[in-house]
Amino acid sequence: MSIVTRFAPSPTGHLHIGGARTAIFSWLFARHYKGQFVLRIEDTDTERSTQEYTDSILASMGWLGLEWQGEPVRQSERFALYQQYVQKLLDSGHAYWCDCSPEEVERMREEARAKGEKPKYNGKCRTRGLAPAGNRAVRLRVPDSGVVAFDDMIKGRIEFSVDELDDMVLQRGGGAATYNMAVVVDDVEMKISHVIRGDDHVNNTPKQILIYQALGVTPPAFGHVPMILGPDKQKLSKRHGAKAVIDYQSDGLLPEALVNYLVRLGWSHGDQEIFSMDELVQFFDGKNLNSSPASFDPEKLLWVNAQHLRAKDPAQIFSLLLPYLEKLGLGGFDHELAQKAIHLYQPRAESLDQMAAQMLPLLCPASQLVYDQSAVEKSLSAEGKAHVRALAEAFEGLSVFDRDSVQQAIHGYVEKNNIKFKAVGPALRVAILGSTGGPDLSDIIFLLGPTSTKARLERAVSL
RNA sequence: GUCCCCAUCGUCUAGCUGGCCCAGGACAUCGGCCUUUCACGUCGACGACAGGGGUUCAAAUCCCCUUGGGGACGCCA
Repeated sequence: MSIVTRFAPSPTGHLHIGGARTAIFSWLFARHYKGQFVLRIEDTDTERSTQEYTDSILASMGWLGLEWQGEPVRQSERFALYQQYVQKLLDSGHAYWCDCSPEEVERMREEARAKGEKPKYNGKCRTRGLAPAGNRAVRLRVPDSGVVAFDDMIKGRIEFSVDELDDMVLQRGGGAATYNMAVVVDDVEMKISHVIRGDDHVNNTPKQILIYQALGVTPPAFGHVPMILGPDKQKLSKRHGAKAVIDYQSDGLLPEALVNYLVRLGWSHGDQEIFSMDELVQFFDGKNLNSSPASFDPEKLLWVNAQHLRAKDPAQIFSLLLPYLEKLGLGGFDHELAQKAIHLYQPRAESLDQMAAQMLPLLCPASQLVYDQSAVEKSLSAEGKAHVRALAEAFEGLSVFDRDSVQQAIHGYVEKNNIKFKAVGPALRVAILGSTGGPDLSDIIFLLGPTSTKARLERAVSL
C-alpha cells in the first residue's frame, strides 16, 4: 500500500503550533515511509475562511520546511463532488431527506438530555420517505445497534456504541456538504492512507467510519495526536503568548528548532533531544508516540533553538540574521564586521532576535554607542579612565593590529603596572561596548580595528 | 448530563512483552569548577511512579475503582 498523508487546515487563522505539530507528524510519517504528503484547505465555512489565512498557512508550512505534493485541494471548489456522493448514499438507502427545523431538533436534544442520554436527533424523518427540496437536509441512516471500532495508531483500540451517535446531517438545506461528509469524500478521492490529526477529532472518527461503511469503502488508518496545553496545563490560548508559527518566525527562531521542539512534544527517540531534519525523517516511524497531552514550554523551546543556532554554519546564520540586524535601526552597518563576529555570538544567543540585539554595540558607530549608566559609574571612574587612556596609547603603538597583539598589549600593560586584569578589564569593556557583558575583548577590539577602537576609547574617556 | 481520551520530577520524557528502577535523560531552579566580564561548557544538588484495591514470588509496568485533567456531543470546522 502506498502511504499518503494529509494536512487539512481550516483557513480561519494563522497556522498555530498545535496545527503545526500535527502537520509535522503527518509530513514526517509520509517522508519516513517515502510516501506522499498532500494539503487540503477546508474552507467550506465561507464566513470565516479567508485567502489571507490560506496564504499565511502555506507560508508557514514552507518556512517550516514541510513541502507538500501537488496543488492544495480546496473544499470550496468541490461542492458538486460531495453532492454526487450524497446522492449515492441516498440511492442506496443509507441516507434520507429531513425537513425538521433547527428548533425541532433542539427540542429532541433536550429530551434526550433530560433522560440522561447524549443529546441527539431522534430519527423522526427516517421513515417518512421525504422527497428532495431546496431547504431539506440529508441525514445518514446509522445502524440501530452495534459498535464502531478502530485501531488508533497512537491511542490503540477505541470503540463507540452506535447508541452514542445520531443520524447526522450530511448535506445542509441549500446543498452544501457538512464537514464530516466532505472530509470522507476528500479522503477517499485523495486516496489518503493515514489520517493523522488532532485529538479533538476522535469523536468524529466513528461518524466518518459510518459514512465509509455506507459508501462501501475501507476507512484509512487513523492517528490522533494529543493536544498541546499551555504551561498552566490549560488549553493553549492567547494569554500564553505567541502561539502562531509566524510569531516564532519573527521572534528569531530557526524553523528546524521549532520542528525539533514540537516533535519532541509527544514523541521520543531514547534520550536524544536535538535532531536534524534528516534524523527526524530517519527516526520518525509513527511509533513511540505519546498518547497524553503535553504542556508547551517556551523556555525549552528557546534552549532547543540555541542548540541549533550553535550548530549552524556562521555564513548561513548571517543571511538569516540580516533582517533582524536591519530592524535594529542602524541605517546601514559594516556587513563584513557582522559576518566575522557571528561565531562570537553564536554560543551566547538563544534566538536571532537576541543575537542581533547583542551585536548592536559592536556594529553601531562609536557616536551611537549606548552606555549602561550603572556600569559607567562603577567601572569608568577617574582611575578607570586613566587605564583606558593608557591602553588607547598602547594600541596605537601596535605595529600589527590583530587578536594576539591586542591581547599582548593588554596583558603587557597589566604586568608592567603590576596590577590585576580586573582593574582594567571592566573599564575597557564598558568603554568599548557600553556594558559589562559580551564576548572576549581581544576578539572584539581586533574586529573593530584600530580606528573604531580609538574612537570608542576617546569617547569613553570624555564621558 | 452522556460518551471518548489521558495520568512518572514544576515541564518534556525514558521506562516497549512485569524483576537490570528505593526510577534514567533533558529544560527550569540552586551550588561548585572553568573564565578578563556576561554567556557557553562542565560537575553536582533538588525533584516524580495521583490515591485505593487486586493479580503475582515480584508492578511505575497487568486488571478494577476513585480522583484529577482534557476533548466531544451543530444544517462550525
